[in-house]
Amino acid sequence: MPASSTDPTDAGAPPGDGLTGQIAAGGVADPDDPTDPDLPDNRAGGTDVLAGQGAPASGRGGLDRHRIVSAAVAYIDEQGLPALTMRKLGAALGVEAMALYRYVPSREDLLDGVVEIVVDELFADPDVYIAPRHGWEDYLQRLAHGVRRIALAHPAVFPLVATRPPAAPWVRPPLRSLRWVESFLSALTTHGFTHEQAVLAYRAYSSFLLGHLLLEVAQRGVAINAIDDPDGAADVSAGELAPYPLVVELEPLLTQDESVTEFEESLESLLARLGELQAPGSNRSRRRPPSTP
Amino acid sequence: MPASSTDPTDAGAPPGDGLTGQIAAGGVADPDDPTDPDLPDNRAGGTDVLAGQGAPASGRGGLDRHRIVSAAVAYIDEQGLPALTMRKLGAALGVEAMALYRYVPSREDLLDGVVEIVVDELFADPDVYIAPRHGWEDYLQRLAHGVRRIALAHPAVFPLVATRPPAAPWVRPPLRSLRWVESFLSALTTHGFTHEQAVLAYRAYSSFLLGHLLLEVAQRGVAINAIDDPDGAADVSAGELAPYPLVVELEPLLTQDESVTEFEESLESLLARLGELQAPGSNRSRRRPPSTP
DNA sequence: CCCAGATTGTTTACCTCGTATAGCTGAGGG
DNA sequence: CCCTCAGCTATACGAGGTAAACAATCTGGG
Repeated sequence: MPASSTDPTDAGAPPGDGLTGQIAAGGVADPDDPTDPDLPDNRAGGTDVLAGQGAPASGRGGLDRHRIVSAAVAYIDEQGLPALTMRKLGAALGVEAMALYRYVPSREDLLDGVVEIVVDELFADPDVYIAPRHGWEDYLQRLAHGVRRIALAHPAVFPLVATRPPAAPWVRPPLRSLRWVESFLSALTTHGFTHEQAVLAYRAYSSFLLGHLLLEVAQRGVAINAIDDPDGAADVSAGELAPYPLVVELEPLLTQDESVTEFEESLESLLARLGELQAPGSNRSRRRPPSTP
Repeated sequence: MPASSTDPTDAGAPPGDGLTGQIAAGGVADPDDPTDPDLPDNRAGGTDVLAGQGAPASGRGGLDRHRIVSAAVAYIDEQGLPALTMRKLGAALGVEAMALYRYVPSREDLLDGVVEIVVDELFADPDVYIAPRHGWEDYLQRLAHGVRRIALAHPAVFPLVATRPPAAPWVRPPLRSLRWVESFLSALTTHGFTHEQAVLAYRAYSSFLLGHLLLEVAQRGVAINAIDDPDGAADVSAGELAPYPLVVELEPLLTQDESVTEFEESLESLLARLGELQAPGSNRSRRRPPSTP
């Protein structure tokens, strides 16, 4: 385990006891846009790797690494990262903390597993193709939305995905697996990109996803935190806003949640840029919008 | 410029190790590019907020919040985030841990302070203007490089900047202060952007910076960790790479560090996009939102 | 100069956490 | 029926955050 790695474990909400019921009231923006196709609630198919936990106390039936890691994901989703301790996770599985160590060498390793299992949900996503079927743009579109779906499904896990040090420097978050890197590079190089261009695209694409999704998740995180943290953790008070008239004036716009549209437009812009990179001067023609069946 | 006294690329990998394989060899990438103007080593002016203590030997002389938070930043820079504990920080200041609590209510609050003080280095940067002097593009350019300088100066702190929940949902990392949000919005709205466009630009700009810099810092973090973590934390072994021929083939390209150029080009591209957004003189204006099912 | 009160740092102590180690328990094989 | 051993529990230790009581130092009014 890396001794001096960045650890966002302690960033986030203090452990709250009550379960978070619903969205905060009074917000101008409704973060749960019912038209956002990447939001978990608006999605039909149950491609959830972490299914079936049943009764918490009677979770018996044989522990194994996958069950433990899945439970950890579920726990983080519900209680937040800082609340995940070995003892609590053990309890959630109806077992003492030390029982986990038979399958998981350490908490750090457990978190690695959490990241891995969450990112691997991409493989189970029927709308994401491991190899392009309708051109590289469609491929990148689907991949991007797949990652976004993951981020929105596990907002409390995504910061981990973003900040955990990757196995190799060039395995960049959020596409943290060699298989996807290979898939990405293969998709582009077989569609007219040179090696250099493919690598460049890989980098641009990674940072685009990372920045956008981290911000989107953070935004939702704040909304969530505001609920189970009745302490009122240093929210911006009205008085402090006095010296910032523009912020005040534009607050309705700033608060507005245009995540889907924004993501979509930025993504298209990025793809356009990559397209130009590939074929400089030529007019780009074929473009396939993402069909979400 | 004695930029690279040590080469972190292969510092932790003795030859024939077998663990790190051929990845680290070659030294294609030099993360300490002596031509990168944003790297701390290549910068002259001492705009370091944490530099202002005359007698470092005797850490005494009155504790106060700023001194504590500054020490925390220095400590994280040197030892990494997980190593920062109240006791160790106290010791670094020549004081018991509990003494800190007279000035800092909690560790969480201390970390908030760390983020704040680091981000506030922007104010002390003579190359960043709080208000545009040579047009909005120059303003954004300078601001971006200012933030990048901060990220590179405090790579271990930046993940904190990225992931700590902001005070309000619309105070987005990495520009985490109301003053800069105001500055940004003001700069754009006074240069031909409508309110909507300014807010949109603010969002795009934030995620661009966040994604790029987080990735860049992570990359360096990996290299750094490889040094002080002789544990050899699960680097990608050569054998695992077998099923990924393209990754192997493109490894030299993937390993290459083109941070400056890459940042610069992506930034220019973003500015170009914002420019088009502002003056829809050229084609390509509104794109329809994703089809609602 | 003396001393009450405020400042500022220290000591002690409690609780939680990660995790090492040893103990228990029940199923299957001899 | 006992041995073995996988799978879990019990116990324990050190580190960490932090509350509360305590001590040392400084302050200004008599």
